[in-house]
Order: sequence, then C-alpha cells, then structure tokens
Amino acid sequence: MAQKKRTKLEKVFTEVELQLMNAIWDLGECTVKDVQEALPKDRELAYTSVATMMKILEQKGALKSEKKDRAHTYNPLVTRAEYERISLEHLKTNVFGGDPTSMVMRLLDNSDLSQKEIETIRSLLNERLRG
Amino acid sequence: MAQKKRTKLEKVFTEVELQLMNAIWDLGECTVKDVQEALPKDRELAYTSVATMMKILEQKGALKSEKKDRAHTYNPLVTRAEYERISLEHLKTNVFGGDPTSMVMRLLDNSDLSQKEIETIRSLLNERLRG
DNA sequence: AGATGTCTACTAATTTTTTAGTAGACGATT
DNA sequence: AATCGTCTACTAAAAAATTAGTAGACATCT
Repeated sequence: MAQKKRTKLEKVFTEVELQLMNAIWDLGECTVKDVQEALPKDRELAYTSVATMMKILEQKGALKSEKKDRAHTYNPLVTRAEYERISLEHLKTNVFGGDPTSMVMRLLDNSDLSQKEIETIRSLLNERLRG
Repeated sequence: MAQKKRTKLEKVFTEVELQLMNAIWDLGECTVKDVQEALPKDRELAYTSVATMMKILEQKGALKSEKKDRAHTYNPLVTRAEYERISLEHLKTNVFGGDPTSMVMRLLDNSDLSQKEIETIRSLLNERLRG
C-alpha cells in the first residue's frame, strides 16, 4: 500500500504551457501580471493571453487559483520535480523505447557534457548505490 | 574546423510525427503502406493520412523519398540517435534549466529504476570516464 | 485495350493550440 | 458619486496539427 502520490497529468505540456509553468515555478504564488512580466522576451504575450493560458492550465489540473484580494492568485499543483519526472518518463517511453539506460548512454556521448558534469553525475550515482 | 555533422531540425517532433518516425526507424527503408501497417493499434490511421504525414515529414527534412518502382520509398534523414540527442537537448533546455546533472539526478531518484539498471548506468559512466 | 487496384498529389475538414479583444465587475481616487 | 484602472469571464479568430477524401496517374491482369 502506501502508494506514492502521483499527479494524474496525462499529457506533457505544450511549448507555451511549459514556458508559463517555468515562470510560475520560479515565482511560486503569483498573479497573471507576475507571470506576464516574468516571461522571456522571445515570448511576450498580451495580458489576456496569459490569463487565458492560465485558466486552461487550471482546467488541466496544473494550477489552482484562489480569489485573494484584488487579483486571482495562482499556485502550481504540479511541481517542477513532478514534471521533471513526467517528462523524463515521457521521453523514455516515446523516444528511448522504455529503456532508461540508453537514455543515460545518449546523454553521456553527447559531447557537450563537461568533464566536471560527468564527475558530478558519477558522485550522484555512487551515492545512489550506497544509499 | 571539422565540425560534427548536426541536423538542422529545429523543432522536436509532434506526437504523431514521432509515432511515425519510430515506425520508420524500425523499418528502415519503407513505403507508406509499410508504415501504416507498422503503426501501434492505439493509433490507426487511414492510408492517406499516413501519406500526408510522411510528406510533411519530408518537407521538414526528417525523411527523404525516392520514386522507386511502384510506390515511393522513404528513408529517414534524421536518425534515431540524432533525435535522441535532439530531444534530450530539448528537455534539458526547457525543463531542466540547461543542467544535465539535474536531469540524471531526477532520473536516479525516479524509483522505478531497477538496481540492475543503476549498475548498468554506472558501468557506462566508468567507461566514459576512462575512455 | 479495358478493367482493376494501388499510389501520389491536391484539397479539405476537424481539432487543438495559441493569441488576443471586449464587456462588465469592482476597488481606489478624487 | 463619477472616473479610472485593473482584473476576470466570455468570446473569437488565427495558426498549427491531425485526419482523411477525391481525382488522376500508372502498372498489371485478363
């Protein structure tokens, strides 16, 4: 029993959804305005567009909103960590045929990994094996 | 100089595109019919739909076609290995803030990795450090 | 040669995603 | 209280992705 809590989020975020979620994860509790201002300048959106997207994200279960004083306040329901897991899972299933080791393999022979990064990864792995 | 050949493919494949590409990578040189038959049964598509998608994939530079005898013959221009790299890169940039080590970290604390898989990963890593 | 079947090219309809406007609510400001 | 600004809800339109039909080309079979 004691099943670990897992989000139901079936689909992976679309491109814009993800950009909004990244802003929201950085901000924590936030308003539409906060998010709009936090967007990277390669994707400026009208205030109303952001509002629309955030409502959609709420419908999809990624956010929850509260009617605080003036503006609505949004909070992520899906955490970044959860989404990291979900998107890795998605990639593993749909690109790497379900095999996590081949994912790591590909990551490792991707030459733009620095020596230091490889070292860091090895330490993580050793901890994980010990733990 | 001697720059390593990198595909220009800017965007990551959409869901259906990826399902087709997976079939095509498995098949190698193939026709529309081959691909249609190879599709998983949770995504059956009309022959003409497959044909349309394959033309689109060709326009996007993912496939090339030749007019062999009867039917056109398609071959992947983007290999699975390349796409593995591209999609990992994409995930790294857009979900993991550009940090590959946090990607591995998340992969490792994803509890559905078996002990054996972790071992395999460590061997890969050791080889990589030696090599 | 005419019928048959398969394949491509062109077109199109539907659905989903992305973007944004407009109207009205509501608090703050004078 | 009238005005102003900001926020949400509702609507909508444009763009992209998905699915598929129709017509015509062309080989093959009889």
